[in-house]
Amino acid sequence: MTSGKATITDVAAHAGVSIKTVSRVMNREPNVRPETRERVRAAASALGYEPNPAARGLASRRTFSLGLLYENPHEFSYTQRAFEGVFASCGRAGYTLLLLPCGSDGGAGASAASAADSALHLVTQTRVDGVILTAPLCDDEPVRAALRGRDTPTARIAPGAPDGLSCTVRAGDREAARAVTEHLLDRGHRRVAFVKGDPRHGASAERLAGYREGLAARGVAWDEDLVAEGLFDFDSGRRAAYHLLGLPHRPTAIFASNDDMAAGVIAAAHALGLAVPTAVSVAGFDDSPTAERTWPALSTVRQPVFEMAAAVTADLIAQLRGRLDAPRHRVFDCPLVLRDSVAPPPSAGG
Amino acid sequence: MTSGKATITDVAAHAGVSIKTVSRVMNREPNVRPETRERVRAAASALGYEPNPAARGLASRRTFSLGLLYENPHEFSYTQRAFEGVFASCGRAGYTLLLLPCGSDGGAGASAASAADSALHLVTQTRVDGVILTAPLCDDEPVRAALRGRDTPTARIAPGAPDGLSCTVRAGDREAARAVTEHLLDRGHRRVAFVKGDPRHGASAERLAGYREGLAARGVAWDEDLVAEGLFDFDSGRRAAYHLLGLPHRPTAIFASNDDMAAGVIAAAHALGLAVPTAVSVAGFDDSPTAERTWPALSTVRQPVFEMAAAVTADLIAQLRGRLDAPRHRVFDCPLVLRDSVAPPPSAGG
DNA sequence: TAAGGTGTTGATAACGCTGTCATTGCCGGC
DNA sequence: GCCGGCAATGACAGCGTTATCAACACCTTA
Repeated sequence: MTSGKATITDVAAHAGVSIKTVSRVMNREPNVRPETRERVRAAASALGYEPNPAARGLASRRTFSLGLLYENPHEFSYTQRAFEGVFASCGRAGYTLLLLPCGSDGGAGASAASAADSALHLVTQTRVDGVILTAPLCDDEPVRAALRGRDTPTARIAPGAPDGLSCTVRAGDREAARAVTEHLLDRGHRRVAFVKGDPRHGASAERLAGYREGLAARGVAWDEDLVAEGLFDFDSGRRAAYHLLGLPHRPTAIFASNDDMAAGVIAAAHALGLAVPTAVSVAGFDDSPTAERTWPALSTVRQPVFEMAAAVTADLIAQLRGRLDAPRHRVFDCPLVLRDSVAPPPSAGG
Repeated sequence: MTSGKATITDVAAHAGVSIKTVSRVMNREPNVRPETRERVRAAASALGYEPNPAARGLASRRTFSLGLLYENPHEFSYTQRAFEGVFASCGRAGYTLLLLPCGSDGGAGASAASAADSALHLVTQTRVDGVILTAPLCDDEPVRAALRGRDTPTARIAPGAPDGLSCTVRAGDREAARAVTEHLLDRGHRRVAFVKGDPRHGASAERLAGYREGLAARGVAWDEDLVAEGLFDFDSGRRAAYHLLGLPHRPTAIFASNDDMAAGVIAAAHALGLAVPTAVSVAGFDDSPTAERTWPALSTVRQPVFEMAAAVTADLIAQLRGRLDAPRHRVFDCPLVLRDSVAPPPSAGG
């Protein structure tokens, strides 16, 4: 264990082979006699040899690292759960991960730079082998153009639409939103409001569509007044709820299309003196940690974000290794998670 | 803008200088005639030249990247706020950031590997120039030994104790905890309970000490029965609250030493039918997003995590550049943030 | 005028690995 | 016994930078 300044040459000398053979062993290439392989392994570990990634990168024109672009999110936990999933797959495959915050809200590092500049920086400055894009960046045309221009393989988490080039993963947003809506309807609600998500996210439209489908399936008429704008953050949820609950004939249930907005809805209801769920029922989407911290705990839908991120990252790596002919598009089911924020509507009517 | 395959040799030829001169210009070294410098700059941008980081790393034995180790946190937002701060400083200095989740809870990538192994991996496999350690990893002896063994400069966020080697940053936990305690006492409470944090975090002991100081300052006797164990997560806060609120002579206020546990306390109070803050007051610590999502919104203490992380990262980079003689130790003040979870105790007594 | 800086530039050798291609040894088939 | 073919190995040339040191021009100063 001579602490890590040994080079491949030292190992080769120690094992009595050429450096090329050491290289073969270190890279698990075929056509090395098991006995030789073992001798090299022993020499390497005796000397505490660690391949130098810079030299490797220079010679092989690869970096064995991926980049992940994200926007400073309102709903922190979604992004971080995605990180963990991406890390898991990177770790398994021996890849390293570079994170790059970027985007409009300017809270973070890349402040002034546009998202596209950040993407370009990631590719040129650090030469990652591939890039993972989270929503809504995965639908940002300048970003994608920058990446295409450098022929950087890309994976996209929760994109608006697949593109035939990049691996994608998304949740079954429409089906899940429909299930939530039907659940609310089946508990007896007839005036079920909906709070939309950030329009830049492809998922927002899908969830809205699911809501419509749910209404239709139960024969409840669509009422445009019961649909409020939102941006996936707590404040927009609260604002939407103040609006909806101030309506002359107010809804008895509000389906906010993510948990953070649902938390805002609950806060607004409390502030207005409306008990949840006895006066108003509330449902969310994501099953984020927030869902357990509200009072009452949120009925919501579980997005398996970790698994989704891990899967699409594994796909990207497979693609980098040439083991994937066509891009893969995965869709994950989102089961209902029933907690305490939904009850039948007040019998006496609004 | 010939898309990025130009090398330093191309630029040199185009500008009519040697590659060394191009290197000087790209690295902002002195002793280049302004006119030459300008000519090189023009050639570089005409060719769309981007230095190859692998070649740079190989020749200079530096990577211009830092590593950040963290444990999969209960309180997601603290970690992510820290990320953002670290990114901000890295971006400014032209450094790249590698994140590496590790640790006990096994949710993430490094699963089986110990934290020390992860640290070693970070240093040997990717050859980062420096490492940032978040609590509680920054007090993990195996991790630190691994890093010392490789002479990797280190920065520590919220360590138990400074060590004279690494730059550190921490919050004024003791003073802030004392201020919260005094605030509760000044509102008339006499039975103020405390929920401890994860003992592996240095901050936990400090906050407890601040609580004791606050009691002493107001002449209230220390009562061991009013101190409950916790681990900084929602569940442990809830458990602690069930215990404390089940006491024969129960507290009228509970100070949980972070927001996530405070959210658990509120949930427990609700479940027990005790209104917050009229029956029990609750205070937290951190001012995380959770603090605004509970009902009622939490009175807490603001930790400027972003600024703290950015500052210590800048210090680490200064150290890497040899611009820092002795390690710097920063302490940040944490102002009280008063919301709606604290009120005077019920007048009729417990 | 010669000697001694000082600022500017370039030639060339690393840096530690991988890729390419040549070489060797051994096998089976005719 | 000779040859083609394949497995196993090695020699060597890069990969695109930075570092070292030498070279040169020019300006002071004695």
